Amino acid sequence: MVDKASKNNKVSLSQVARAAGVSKMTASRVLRGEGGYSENTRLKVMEQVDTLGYLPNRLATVFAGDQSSTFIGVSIPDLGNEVFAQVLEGIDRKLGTFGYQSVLGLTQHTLEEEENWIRTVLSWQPAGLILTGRYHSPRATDMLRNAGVPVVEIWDLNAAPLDMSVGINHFDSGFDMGRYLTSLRYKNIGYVGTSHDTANAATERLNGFCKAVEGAGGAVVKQLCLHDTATYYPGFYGTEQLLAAACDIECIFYQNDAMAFGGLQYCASKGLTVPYDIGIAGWGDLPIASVMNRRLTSCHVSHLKLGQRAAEMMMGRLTDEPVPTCTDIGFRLIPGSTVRNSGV
Amino acid sequence: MVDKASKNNKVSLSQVARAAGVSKMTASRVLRGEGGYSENTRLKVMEQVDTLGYLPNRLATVFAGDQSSTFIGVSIPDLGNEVFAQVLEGIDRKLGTFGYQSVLGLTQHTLEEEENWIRTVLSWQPAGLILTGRYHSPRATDMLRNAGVPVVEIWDLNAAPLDMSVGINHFDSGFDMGRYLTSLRYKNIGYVGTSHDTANAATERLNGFCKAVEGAGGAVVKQLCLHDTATYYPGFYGTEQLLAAACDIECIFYQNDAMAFGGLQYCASKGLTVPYDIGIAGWGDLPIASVMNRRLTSCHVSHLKLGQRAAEMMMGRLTDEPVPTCTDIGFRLIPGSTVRNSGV
DNA sequence: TTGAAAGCGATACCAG
DNA sequence: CTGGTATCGCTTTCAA
Repeated sequence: MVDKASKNNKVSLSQVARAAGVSKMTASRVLRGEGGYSENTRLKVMEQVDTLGYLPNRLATVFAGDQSSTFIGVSIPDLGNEVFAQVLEGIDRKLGTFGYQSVLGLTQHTLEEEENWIRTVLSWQPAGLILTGRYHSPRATDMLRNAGVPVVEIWDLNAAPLDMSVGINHFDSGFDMGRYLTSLRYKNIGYVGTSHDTANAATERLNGFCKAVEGAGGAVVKQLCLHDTATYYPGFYGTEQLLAAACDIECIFYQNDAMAFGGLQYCASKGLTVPYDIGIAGWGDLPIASVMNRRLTSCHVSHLKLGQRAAEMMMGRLTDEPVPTCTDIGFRLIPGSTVRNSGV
Repeated sequence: MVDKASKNNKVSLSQVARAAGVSKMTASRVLRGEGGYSENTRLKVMEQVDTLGYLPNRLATVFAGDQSSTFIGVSIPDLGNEVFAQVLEGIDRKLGTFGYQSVLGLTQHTLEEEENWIRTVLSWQPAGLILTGRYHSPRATDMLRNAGVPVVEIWDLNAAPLDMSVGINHFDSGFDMGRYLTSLRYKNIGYVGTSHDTANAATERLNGFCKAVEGAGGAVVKQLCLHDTATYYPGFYGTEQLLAAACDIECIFYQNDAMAFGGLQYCASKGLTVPYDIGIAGWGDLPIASVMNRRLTSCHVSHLKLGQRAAEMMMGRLTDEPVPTCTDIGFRLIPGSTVRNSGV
């Protein structure tokens, strides 16, 4: 009872070994099923494991050997956005099947938060890192390079990733939407989104969108970037603000489906008929779309699959399989019925 | 270059110390700002920390001392359910302000997954655990007791928690909804939810609901428990199944808002007018409700706050502050307009 | 103000 | 088949 293993009251391997009347090493071998012991010995050890309720201390294992931990640091901007929750779900489920765990970091869309989190999480010797976005602070980039662990950058496809990248080309997806809307002869188009300190995927979508619209002779007459979260209600009041500021708008492109849905509800509340009075287009294709009587014009991305793929690439790298540097998950424009159709 | 610290190429404290011309101990003291060194020494050490890009190995710190890690294991059933994503967001954000990290575990609503995850995560010497739900496998319970780390059970309020508990009384919230609906003279009521192997909060809500309805002379004529996820589309087709099986149903209570919203859309698609032809009630009060033109009858819970509170209780315990064993976050019935009003 | 030595819990390596 | 010893990176303790 009064043993040297007193600092924390946890049962250690040597206690198990002593109780079983064998050496630490023998107990260790049994625990790892590495072979090289008699059945009788195995029984004695396992019996003590049970009675003492021994749980291995993996910290010590990592610390001792050159094997790495089963932690994967995962940075996500925020979980209020369903899209990222799905990505995380894909990541964690897949990692779980390999016996790995996500160490979460919610960076709130700031590079500074990300940098601090990277510093901390690296100090825990993770096996790898999965980061949302391709932009990192210079110091973060330094740390990532020096850390010598695999890094998967997700969400934005990054042609020149730190290590590996999986996602979609957001510029292109915005561009396609711009081209689609202008093909329906929309000229005066508005945008409602949120603003962040740093460049991000939504910004790239907007850039691609503007380029397509302007290239087709249309105009993004008003861009509203709210200082708020990209969810339903900001979509609602953002639409109000946008329409108050520019009443000749024929169609609105939103940062995501949640905001678009808020816009849809605003229009309904004001008696504006979609798509006759105004067109509405979102992005991301949320699950809620599956039950709507009217299909929201949007852009589909397999968020869950994106997360799973990121985890697979990470695990592939960790097991020395050949892994592609870049994986494009792809997107699919959903014409929907919240913009006028080509026949009109 | 060819140094003993070769196993992994990471820079160690002793390398920093040697480069700075001091002993490990002195460098360690500087790094921790513990005092007991000259300004000159501090400068020399910090300079080497910068040039070498030293990152401390916290694994070794935890391992060496009796201080614990900054990991908090957090088990969540699934993130497809927005409600849990919000809870997790509350937890992780709050933990982050204290310099702690969540180690995630998605248990998919099974006790077996939870048990395996608990075993793994405990082996990483977390500072504490936050678990969703009050039910755990016997072995999980054993491990939790022996681990000697704080445990917060969330979601279900647990009057006799393993350690601490924060959540709401789901039975009561179901009961209140049952009483509310029967007070509107609904008699034949249906339920649509999903089934799980183990008892959970949704089951308790249903139990409370049935008790209230039956106590008021009504009847839960049909309970549909789908083998599916508790999201929009199962709410949609579940409603179809329910109404096909029991056409005299006047009102449906759903496991959550997402399913209720799916039901709402099903009714709309069939030309059923809510609440005249049928009443619809959800649970959880999702953000999407904030923009709906019609308020969904539901039950509001501050999911984010629940998560934050769980993290605060954990941190309180870790800093030896007095912490209440149980915290009831409370709920609020939302009458809404998807059931007939008392005047009708 | 500084440093040397012991030790945390496990594994690798080498002897028996 | 089994066990001793060194070791990982850091902190605690004790001495100088």
